[in-house]
Amino acid sequence: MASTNVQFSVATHIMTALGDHYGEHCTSTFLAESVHTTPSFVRKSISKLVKAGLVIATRGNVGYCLLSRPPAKINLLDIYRASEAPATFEMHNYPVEKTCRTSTNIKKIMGNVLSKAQSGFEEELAAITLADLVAQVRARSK
Amino acid sequence: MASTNVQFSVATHIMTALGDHYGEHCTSTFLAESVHTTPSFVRKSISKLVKAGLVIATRGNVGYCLLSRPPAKINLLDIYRASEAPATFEMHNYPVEKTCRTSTNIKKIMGNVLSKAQSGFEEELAAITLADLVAQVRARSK
DNA sequence: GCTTATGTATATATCACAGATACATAAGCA
DNA sequence: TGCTTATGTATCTGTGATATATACATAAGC
Repeated sequence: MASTNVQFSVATHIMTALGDHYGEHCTSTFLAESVHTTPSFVRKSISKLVKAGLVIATRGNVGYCLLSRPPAKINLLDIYRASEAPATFEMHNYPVEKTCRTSTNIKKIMGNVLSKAQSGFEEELAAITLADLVAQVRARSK
Repeated sequence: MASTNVQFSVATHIMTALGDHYGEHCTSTFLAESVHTTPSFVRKSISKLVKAGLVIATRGNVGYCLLSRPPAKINLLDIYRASEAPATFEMHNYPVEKTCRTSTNIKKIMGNVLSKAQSGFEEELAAITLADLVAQVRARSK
């Protein structure tokens, strides 16, 4: 499954589990079992969430993770940005053919297009909170 | 530059060049020179545009490409779909941990999230026509 | 049938990614 | 103080998607 970026979905999975257990202490081993992948991969993902200020992790003998604020105050755009997933699409990087005005200008123009499309993507994410996801998990497991 | 998908930006580059030369006959060699990559790669991209009905290509001694309809009647979502670029993000595909309700339900829930975000992305693309891009190219080359 | 275009199949090189390992760091506790 | 057990991180490897290169099939004008 290499080469399809799953950073965002793994980060969201971790955050949802932390949200479902909000107030409790979770270990990275527990989270790795929930995602069902290796602890090293999960820890790398958690590390980004900690750096983004979404998760607090303590170290030492009784280390644990917990959300830094309530699930209702975290949205999916926060998680998306924290996960450092690559941009949805890249402009190609071929040299410019100076005799062609399309070639001369397309990179700048396409850059604007991609940035707009990315904004559309991000607006949808910003509208969904972690609390929404936790509620859905709980509703489905009844 | 492998592993970052540039299908969409290459397809848009080709379409913009065809739009700028709307009414004329363009060869794949000309288009390859504009994009500044290999003819085989460009031809593969054109082939998808032809299958999607956006471009007409004739073969034989005087083969050429042209848009099937005016640039104002083609939007970037048409091109995006034709380029067969992969989805912006994939859900991870790890096994389900049955003892965890987050793990049990996250795939379905996250599927909805990604589909919403994808829609936001696509709506922005649908709002931009090829004629817009051609106009920008012309404005910038003055 | 020669030329020159598009169309496509196949092989190769590269690169980002997940996965694995090893070890550093940190803090509670005996 | 040192043992234990947690997180943090650096590094290497295997894999797969991608762009690229090559070769050849197909098609149509002349």
